[in-house]
Amino acid sequence: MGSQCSRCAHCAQTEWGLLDERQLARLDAGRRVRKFLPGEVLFHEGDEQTGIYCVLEGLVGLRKVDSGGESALLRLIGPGGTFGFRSLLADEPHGVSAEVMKGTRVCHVLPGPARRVVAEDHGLVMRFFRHLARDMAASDTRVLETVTASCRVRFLRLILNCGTPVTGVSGDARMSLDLPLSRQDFASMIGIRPESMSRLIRNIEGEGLARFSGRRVEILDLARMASESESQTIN
Amino acid sequence: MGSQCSRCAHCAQTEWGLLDERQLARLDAGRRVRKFLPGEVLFHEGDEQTGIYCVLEGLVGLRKVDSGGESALLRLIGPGGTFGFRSLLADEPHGVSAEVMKGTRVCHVLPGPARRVVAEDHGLVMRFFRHLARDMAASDTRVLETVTASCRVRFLRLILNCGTPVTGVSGDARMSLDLPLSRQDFASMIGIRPESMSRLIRNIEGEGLARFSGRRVEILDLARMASESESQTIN
DNA sequence: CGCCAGGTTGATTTCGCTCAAGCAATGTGG
DNA sequence: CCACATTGCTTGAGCGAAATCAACCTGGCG
Repeated sequence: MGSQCSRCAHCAQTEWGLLDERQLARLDAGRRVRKFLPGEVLFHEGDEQTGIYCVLEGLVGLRKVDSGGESALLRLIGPGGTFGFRSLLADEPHGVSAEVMKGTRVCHVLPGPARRVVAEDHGLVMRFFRHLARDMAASDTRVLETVTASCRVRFLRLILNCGTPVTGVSGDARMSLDLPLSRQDFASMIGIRPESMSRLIRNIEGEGLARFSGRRVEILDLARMASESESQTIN
Repeated sequence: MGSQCSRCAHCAQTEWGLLDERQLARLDAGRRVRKFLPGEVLFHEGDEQTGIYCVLEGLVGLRKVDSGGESALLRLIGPGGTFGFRSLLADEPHGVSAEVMKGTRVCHVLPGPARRVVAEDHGLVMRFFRHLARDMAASDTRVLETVTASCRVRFLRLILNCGTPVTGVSGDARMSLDLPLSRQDFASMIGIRPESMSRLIRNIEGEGLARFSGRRVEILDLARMASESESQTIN
């Protein structure tokens, strides 16, 4: 494993990407590459800041739990994505917990070094700000969507957003994707019960929109899915 | 009207609060105090950045509309609050629209000057970052709450959060608050229809929890409201 | 005065939850 | 290697919360 950030393929596409040699060297000194298995938790809601994480491989989910034990999966972070910076930069405890959805390798920058590098680089903070701003926009959209759209529409949108738009064999609007999420996790991403998820999937398959086998989703009628997920009965 | 930011009572409690003389002077040169009437819109979703706003007096609501014309009121900003910085600092179009809920005076810092002052003050950016981080936490909470809690619970929480915790005459758990929102706006804050809002209010009054007259809310049984809004049937 | 937007009320429907059972895959201990 | 628990998923029946549809007030305003 390359022990220098400057040689890391993912690093370039993260917020660290534009750092100079000297700063990268300081980062190198304060980070660890760590491996996790599905179900492991990197930090819990309420924990003090633990540093900044970059996902090298795998998938991490950010979850929030309410007082009654119900939870929702708020965001997913794949390779090249960063998280943990919000509580670090704002100097607050973690607002969500981070759990591993799929065998994962992360680069973990410890709080001290992270803070030190951040403290002297204005541009770096701006890049993290932009990241947070995008997350915020997504969150706003989600609030809106949760109160206006049916769970069917929310589910269709979720699938379409997660899917790498792999064009089908002949351009006949077909694509498939592999999601490392259990049905339960799907359910908690759109805020419904697992039973409802099950029925929803059955309906969608029944109408020939898509096929679900295990964690593989094959989209059969992309056009119809897109149109159904887009607008709702504007008259 | 005091024409210097340094003499503005609200400024001290905003992110600008810690700026030095020179920077405040530059701000002064690039800002305008503006007045708006209820219903007026400061900017629309999708507009390019228009600068940073500080509310001096009144109330501003941030709203987001979906493709079907449905909307939700996402945040309220009262005196001393700032907004508009997200799109400015992230260099993106506004993600929400800002509408006036109540006769309002705002201090409007134009984009150019705002960017210039921000560009050279690391601490200022950090303070805006923290602001955004808190908004994000609130938004996460709201997503969770929307999918887990009933509309009744959400409404009770909304009232309790908006209410300035004015202790009652004899500490007998009584307080009242004056919200400059129409029933419709209430409804769109918790994501329900106006009809449902109406019934909800009737129930709550029927149970002696609170009284609603016009835009004034008098809380009669604070203890019961708090307990009902807190937890849901944890067994 | 009539108009109109905001609010209330009632009747009905629908979507998603709850409760309960069954089933397949996986693991565990004897 | 088999009996057994466990866990994730599916299915059904019934219920309930909130939406929808449709009137009908009310107060403000031209």
